[in-house]
Amino acid sequence: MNNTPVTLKFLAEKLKMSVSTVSKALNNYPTINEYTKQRVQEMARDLHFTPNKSAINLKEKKSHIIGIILPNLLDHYFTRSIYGVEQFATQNGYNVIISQSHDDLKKEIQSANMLLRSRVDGLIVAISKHTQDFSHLDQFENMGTPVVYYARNPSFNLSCHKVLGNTFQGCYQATKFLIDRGHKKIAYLGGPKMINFTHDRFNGYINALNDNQVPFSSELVAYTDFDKENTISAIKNLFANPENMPTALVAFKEPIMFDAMKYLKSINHPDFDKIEYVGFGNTSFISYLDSPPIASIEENPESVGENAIKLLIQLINKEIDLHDYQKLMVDCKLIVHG
Amino acid sequence: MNNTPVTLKFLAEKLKMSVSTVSKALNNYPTINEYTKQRVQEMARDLHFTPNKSAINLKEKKSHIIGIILPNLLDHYFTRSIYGVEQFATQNGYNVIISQSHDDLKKEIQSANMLLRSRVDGLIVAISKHTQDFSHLDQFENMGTPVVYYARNPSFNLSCHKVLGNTFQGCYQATKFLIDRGHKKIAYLGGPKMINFTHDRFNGYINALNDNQVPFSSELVAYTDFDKENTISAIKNLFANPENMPTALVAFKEPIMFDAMKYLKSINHPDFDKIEYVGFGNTSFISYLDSPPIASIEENPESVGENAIKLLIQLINKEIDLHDYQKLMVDCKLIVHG
DNA sequence: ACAATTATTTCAAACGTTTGAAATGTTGTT
DNA sequence: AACAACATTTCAAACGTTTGAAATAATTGT
Repeated sequence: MNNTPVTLKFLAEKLKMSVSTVSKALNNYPTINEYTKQRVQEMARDLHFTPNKSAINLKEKKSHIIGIILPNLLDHYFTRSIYGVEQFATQNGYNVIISQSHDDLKKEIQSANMLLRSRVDGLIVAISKHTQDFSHLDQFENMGTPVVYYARNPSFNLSCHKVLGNTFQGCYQATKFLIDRGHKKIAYLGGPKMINFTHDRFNGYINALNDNQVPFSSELVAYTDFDKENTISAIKNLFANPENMPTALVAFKEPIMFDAMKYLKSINHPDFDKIEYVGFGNTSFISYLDSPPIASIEENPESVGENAIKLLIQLINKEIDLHDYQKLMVDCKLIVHG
Repeated sequence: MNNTPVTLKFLAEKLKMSVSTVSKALNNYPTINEYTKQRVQEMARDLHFTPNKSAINLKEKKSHIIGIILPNLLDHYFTRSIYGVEQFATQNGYNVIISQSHDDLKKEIQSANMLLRSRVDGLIVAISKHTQDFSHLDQFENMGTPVVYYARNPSFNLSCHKVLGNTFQGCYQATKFLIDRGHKKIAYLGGPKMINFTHDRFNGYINALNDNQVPFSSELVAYTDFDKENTISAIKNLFANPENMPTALVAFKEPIMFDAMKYLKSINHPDFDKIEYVGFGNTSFISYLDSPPIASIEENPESVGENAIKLLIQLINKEIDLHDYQKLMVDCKLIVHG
């Protein structure tokens, strides 16, 4: 409809005043006459004036945009974490651009470069599985743009800000819970070995065993790369020795736990009903299962996201020095079902 | 580290040439000497020059950004749809800003305004449950920015571009499937009445009944607002009359179907095992249920997203006239389990 | 040696906004 | 009437880029 875009200049011409008066009127400068402000604001409303963010960003050298790079949006962990980020970001006048890497390093680099060009004021990133070189992310700090690593631990990157789930504590607590329920043979089904969390959780598991004088057996530990076949073969190994049958299982992630449960049920494992399961995730679906796990480890992703954005905004506001690297751990909570 | 930002001007000074030469060299203008181009590009690489998108946008009056407004990211329908959008958008040089409305009209308006300020080149929107007035979205078209409504039907808005799931066809197919399996008493559990799809699906249901000479009974239709209590009371109504017991059920959405199934099982409904269920969604979780539904209606959200972005880009490129309103329907697919 | 031609570079304005400094307008005081 | 004191508005530069027109440099033909 409207051909001439409504700019300050356009308003100024209509009102027969200078561009700067219009600008200052809209920004409520005290030096501008009240009546003038009224006229300007009214005209701006009537003509649907919308300030051009590109122009403002250029002038202010600030984009009011926070970038998020994460592996994908199908994982509820990440979408829940965004909830925490978005809420706090919006409250503080920031918009959020989300970019999925699909766990592909190339896409992560692409996303990083596009966010760099967009001059985001800060970046929150959950790195891809394959990120070992950080140069595409270091660019931000080199330009003075703060970066907070979250959800996934960039262990190859020593000096950086991190907000992570306290996965050690989560797994410790779950294992302890099972020990307290009398289990002596607790299996640990880990995720891919290349993910740090796999080891952190294993450490939680083994520390809980040690602290409570439960003997460790390597036969009770197996790993899967999340692939269903792979999970089943891991489970087969865990339940291979009749002398050393697990009575409980701690799983890296609920989906693989469900695969494990389904498999054990399908082969009519004699002790299926007696085995107690705990996994990371706290999926809402659990309530629909006929034999639900005894407990879940809630990772509080919203809180991880919220802590990440809070830290990032402090860094942007220079309340914390860019190189005073922070590390935050967000505790997990054991949810006992039923 | 770097205080002076690396701009074209900075490069130009370093290289002792004019800003325009540098700009043209980087953009590979044919009038620029090959050797000059080399020198410029090398210097740009060495100093990590990153063009400032705000400046470019301002100059070009194009943001290369597509905005998406949707209710939330916890619903897999939407995250799957984003997958389709993102892929095609990136291929065509567009970035995507996603904004959640949380089904709150106020937040939707906020999101719209922020995307308007960002001068997105196009908008894809799944409206909130409460959107009846479209002025916040009409602003885009008034500025010449195309809008594609998708996933949720803006039935109060007559002239607009739409890409929707063919929910009528999906429900028809599911009902027909159950009829073909011999069912005569098929219940329909609908969603909130204020959602259009509830009625479209009901129409699919009833048309399938009529086309196949299965008598309709209003006792076999109930609605829920997705709340668990509400779903249970709907189910109680459906199964209230012993003379008119459903033997199959078509549900608006799998989660409410699971609630229904859980309830029926919990009261030990005598025919629980015989009842056959079909719902919209095709959740991956189904495989973990002990008594899974017989089939699911796959809504192909990726395809809905892909069609939306394709249409939007055609509109942006003016291959389709802004006011030549398009309506696309993406068919559902019945997935029979087991 | 000097136009004519072609290759290459630079100028300058523009995009829409912000903002300190300068200019102008209005009162009040003497 | 002169002018200080304040209120209000305007000027002008800047942010980083693009781009057609103008300027300059290099090459060619005669």
